[in-house]
Amino acid sequence: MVTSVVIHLKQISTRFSIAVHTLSLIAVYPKDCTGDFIAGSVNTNPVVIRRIMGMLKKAGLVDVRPGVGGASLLKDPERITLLDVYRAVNVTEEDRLFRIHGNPNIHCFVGRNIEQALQKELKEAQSVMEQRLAQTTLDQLIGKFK
Amino acid sequence: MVTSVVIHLKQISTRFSIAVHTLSLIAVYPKDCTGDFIAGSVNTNPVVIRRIMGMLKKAGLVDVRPGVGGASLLKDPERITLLDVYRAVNVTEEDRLFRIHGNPNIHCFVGRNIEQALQKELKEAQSVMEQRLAQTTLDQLIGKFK
DNA sequence: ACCGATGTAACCATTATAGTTACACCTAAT
DNA sequence: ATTAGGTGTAACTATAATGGTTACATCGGT
Repeated sequence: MVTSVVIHLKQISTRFSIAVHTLSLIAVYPKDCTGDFIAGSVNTNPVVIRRIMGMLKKAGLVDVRPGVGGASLLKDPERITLLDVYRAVNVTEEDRLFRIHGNPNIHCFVGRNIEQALQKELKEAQSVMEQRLAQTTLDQLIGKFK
Repeated sequence: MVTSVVIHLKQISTRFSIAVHTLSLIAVYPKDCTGDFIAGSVNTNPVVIRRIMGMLKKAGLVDVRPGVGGASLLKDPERITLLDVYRAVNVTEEDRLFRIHGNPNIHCFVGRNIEQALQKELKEAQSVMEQRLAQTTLDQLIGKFK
């Protein structure tokens, strides 16, 4: 009997793309960016934006004016990379993209060796991905808008 | 008031590392690899292994002998890459590692452009990561075991 | 026919996500 | 000083993926 249940991997959260959208908005419309304005462009709830703004603030990317509202960039768009944004909103355990199963059987030749050997490869794969993100700045991204 | 709630990104499933572990076992111990044996080395429930074996089978990487049990590789360890394994077990929507928020406001200059511009960058980042995985074979990985 | 193995359904606890309401607080403008 | 609009954050929700588990049908060599 064949039934097929498609398993979907949990992908990298939309927090990342929403954060990039948010920073692009602030760069393009430096005067108007309240949470509600951003939420209107992203098309989501303002609280979702405020949460992400909190992360961007903590990462030193934006400044949010308390009370009156509105946000501004703390770095030039030429100096903000996609990696900066990715790191700001993707708080992973020890910054690891890949999980590795714990407690393999150390009495087994493979179980005893797999973790360290695989860890090294996966870190490299993660690293090249992040370095590619680091090559694109907010400025370059906005430059592609039509 | 400052409270800090750490948000952990859902990382790439341990299915991947368990699959690599499983294939390594079959390569090293071609005679003994029943689901229970593998589960004993991975240190998990046999059903978890059987599920992953099903994915590896569907990907054409292994053959499982029905009835009597035991698994064997369908390709040489020198010709199985980490990318093959990754693709076999990580069934993501359209193979996309990154999610992008849907339905941005197309009446906004940024909302109208962000998806396409960002998509291109993220695909490239995913691609370099996958190409790095493709550079490591099962054989090379096992060669690092001590 | 038996025995050990596989295939898979079904269920569960845990956790991340993303949306939502609610409300305290802050600042400028009146 | 009061008000209006915006921010910060807690709390709750529905949805979904994960990984473990039990149960059971089926397969195939001995």
